[in-house]
Amino acid sequence: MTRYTPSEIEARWQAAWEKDEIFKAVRSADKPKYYVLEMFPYPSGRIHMGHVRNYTLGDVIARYKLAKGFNVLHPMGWDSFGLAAENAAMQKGIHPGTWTYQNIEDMKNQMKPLGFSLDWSREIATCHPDYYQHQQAMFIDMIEAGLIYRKNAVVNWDPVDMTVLANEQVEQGRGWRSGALVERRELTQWFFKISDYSDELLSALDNLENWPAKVRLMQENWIGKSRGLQFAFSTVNAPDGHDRIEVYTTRPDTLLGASFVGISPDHPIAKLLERDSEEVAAFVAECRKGGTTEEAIETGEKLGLDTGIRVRHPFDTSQELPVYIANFILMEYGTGAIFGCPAHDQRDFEFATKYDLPIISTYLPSEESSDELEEAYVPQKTEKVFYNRGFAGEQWQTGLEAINAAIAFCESQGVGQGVTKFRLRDWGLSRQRYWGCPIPVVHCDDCGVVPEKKENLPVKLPEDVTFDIPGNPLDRHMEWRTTPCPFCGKSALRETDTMDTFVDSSWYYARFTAPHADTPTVMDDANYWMNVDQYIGGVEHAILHLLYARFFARAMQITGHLPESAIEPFDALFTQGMVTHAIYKTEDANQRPVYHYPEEVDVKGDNAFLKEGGAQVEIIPSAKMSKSKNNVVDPLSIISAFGADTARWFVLSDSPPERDVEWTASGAEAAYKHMSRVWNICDRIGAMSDADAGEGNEELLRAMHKTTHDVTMAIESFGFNAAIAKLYGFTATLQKSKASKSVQREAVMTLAQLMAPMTPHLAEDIWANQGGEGLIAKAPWPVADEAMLKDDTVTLPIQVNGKRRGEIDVPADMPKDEVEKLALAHEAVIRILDGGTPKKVIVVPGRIVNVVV
RNA sequence: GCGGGCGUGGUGGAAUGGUAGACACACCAGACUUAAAAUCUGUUGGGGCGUAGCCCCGUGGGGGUUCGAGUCCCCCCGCCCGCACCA
Repeated sequence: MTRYTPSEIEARWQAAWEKDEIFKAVRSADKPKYYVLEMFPYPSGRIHMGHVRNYTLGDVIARYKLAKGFNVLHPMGWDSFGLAAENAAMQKGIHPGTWTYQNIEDMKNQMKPLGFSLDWSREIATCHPDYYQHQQAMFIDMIEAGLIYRKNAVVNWDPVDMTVLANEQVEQGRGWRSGALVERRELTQWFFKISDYSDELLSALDNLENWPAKVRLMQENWIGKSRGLQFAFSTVNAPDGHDRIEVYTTRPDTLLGASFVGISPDHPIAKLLERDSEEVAAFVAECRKGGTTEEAIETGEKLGLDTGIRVRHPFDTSQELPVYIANFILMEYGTGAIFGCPAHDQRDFEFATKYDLPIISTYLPSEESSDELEEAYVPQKTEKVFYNRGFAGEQWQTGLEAINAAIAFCESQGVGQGVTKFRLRDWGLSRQRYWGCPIPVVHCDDCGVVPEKKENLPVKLPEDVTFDIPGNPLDRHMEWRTTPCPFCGKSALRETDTMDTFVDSSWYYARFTAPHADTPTVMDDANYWMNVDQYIGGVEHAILHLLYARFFARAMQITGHLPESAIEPFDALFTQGMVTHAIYKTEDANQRPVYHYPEEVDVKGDNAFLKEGGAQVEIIPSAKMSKSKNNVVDPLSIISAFGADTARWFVLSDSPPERDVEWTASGAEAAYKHMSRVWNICDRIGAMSDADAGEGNEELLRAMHKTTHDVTMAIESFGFNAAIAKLYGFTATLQKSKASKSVQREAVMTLAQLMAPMTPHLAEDIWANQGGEGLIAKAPWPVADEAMLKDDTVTLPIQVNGKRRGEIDVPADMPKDEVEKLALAHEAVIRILDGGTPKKVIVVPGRIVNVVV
């Protein structure tokens, strides 16, 4: 007997793969290509179980496709610009670049033992000038193509540190370091014109059939196409130049329920009043407190201030409505002004209640309903309702019908027009930070804001910066900032904003097709390798990253960096769940919670105890692995204890990949035991005699073909947990088999092939031990023999009124009427019928029989 | 607040609208062992009865569609993700 020793096996096969360069992707005309990509990691310094899961999922696909005869591209890189590097610089005094490159090296060393089939020759890091110089070149192309512009936009401003804060750095409306109340402040910033592509990005979603429906729906809602009415209220007593207030509404059918007009604190009228009125100025200042997130705005207390301005209702000019400045109205959406209809909008209802404004219903559930409302009446737009204050269309109609009728009526009366609007805003890419891709433009007193010359790229980040003062060190670096104007040559100043890291990750998939080229992409390579056939990552990227990447691919096509065929860069998308773990908690003397690492705890059934001291530990149900709760499991310790194959097998085995998986020590041990079991089977077969004819050869071969079929289907549909369940079953069958040596040998080699995408090292070893030719990684995927899959008889459950009452075995090809006769002759059916006749008998061939009594 | 998702035994989960609980963990029992570990075998959703068997209940709660619902539709509850400067 030999022992399963993963550390020895895994190192050996990884060396063999590397020596043969079998994962190096080379363009080839004689094989179909397959590009599998996992979302590249941020180099935090430590890989975690989420990475292990993500890259294992991708690796299963990559290895499976390789075995299926595809020319596979499976690259890896680093999303290596970002805030965390600057935080490290501030906390530890390390340069962001030093910190980042060290982390990349560390993480690469941690990933290598997992045995992923990656082509490391294509490795890229977005923080390296080799990468970002091409991003700068494309930025210049995109300025020329009219895809980029500048405008004012709000940022989180920390008035104590005098710096811009990321949303993440705002905690409960306060700066994370200074603790000061954050304000919203306007800055001139760079924008991509993504909103020009709203309709295109929306309609193209229909063709992304291999994306999860939920992601497409989220993107659809994010883009937010709406049809509504844009019209103007005429003002009674507004400042000069503001005799109209333009509003946009998606519910023009509720116009007769209008009881106020609300404008954004950033609306031109509000800005005008702010100058002359202390009260307005104070209120607007109050509105600007807090962060910029939509969440903060929508969940915060709704505040309003009556401006004293009145407007006339367009249908009844004698009716005047008050104009409020309201803190929940965004200047970015619509016209920055709304009319409030408290009867049919909960937010407006609360506002009206608070400021004692009338609540006027326009439609009701029925003609008899009272129009004294306790809360806003907001039925589905598809529901028919009774319009008690309608002005267009039928009295009884759906919201959708009423909206269309209202738009048509208003247009005919010259009150505004129907317009289509999108919720999607332009993509602000400016960041007032050091550790990002410099925006390659120059501010010249004479020429204005002009792009850098391409031959002067890259605009490299200066190395000599410090982080002892809050704010962007580029602002203070006059030597770096001072540069000749690319137009007139006079001394000018560089832009100090850097790009949003979403820009970096919006085109890396394209760069992987020609990672060392001296242009951003190479058309021949992009034509060959694009699109990504399978993209895999977390659902948290469902909207922003994926939408930006879709836009960027279009922008790259327009500027000649990608072919037309690649404007939707990801053919198929898979969104995986998180890796979770139970949390172990005790309390200290002051009853504050203390969290313990899994390795500090002994779990015995439902109870857990500290290894040190033996105190009982409270077990809190599984949650996302997080440093603050100490419920993290280090992949490296798992690999050193059980090997990479066990870690890979376990993260695949216990949950469907799209759902969260709970890491349990016992589950990992079970996976390890299975590896050993397969190893032992292989050992046993090796020791068998060739002479023995064996028993049950046919059964084992049938099971082998059935398993081959089931596992193949499961892998094709991302049912890796189901594939593993089948492999467990087949392993048990093989273990008990008394078949001949040659048949068992065939079975164990097939088992190894089916396991190879998941546990590649063990599979290689079995393959080699049993005399397989070459590397299993390059062996063609086994094909199930259809003839071995068909059973002669099937067992049909018999239901009476939908409840299972028995079963019958029938030939697989028995006609329906004969199955029906047999079912009616079943004793349980006879008993329940009790001499009566069935109303109906439903026979689903090969599935079920249901007798309706 | 808005958008999206999820909810099935003690646990993770399986189930093209067609036998709910595959597979695994845990527990329990047995074999082997001086003993333990390891390994192997078996039982295990809950309840009931006249216990080779049969019946009832059961997929977060309530309602609906269907011959048939964990699966589809509506309402409610709970949890998770995203909300444009975390990546």
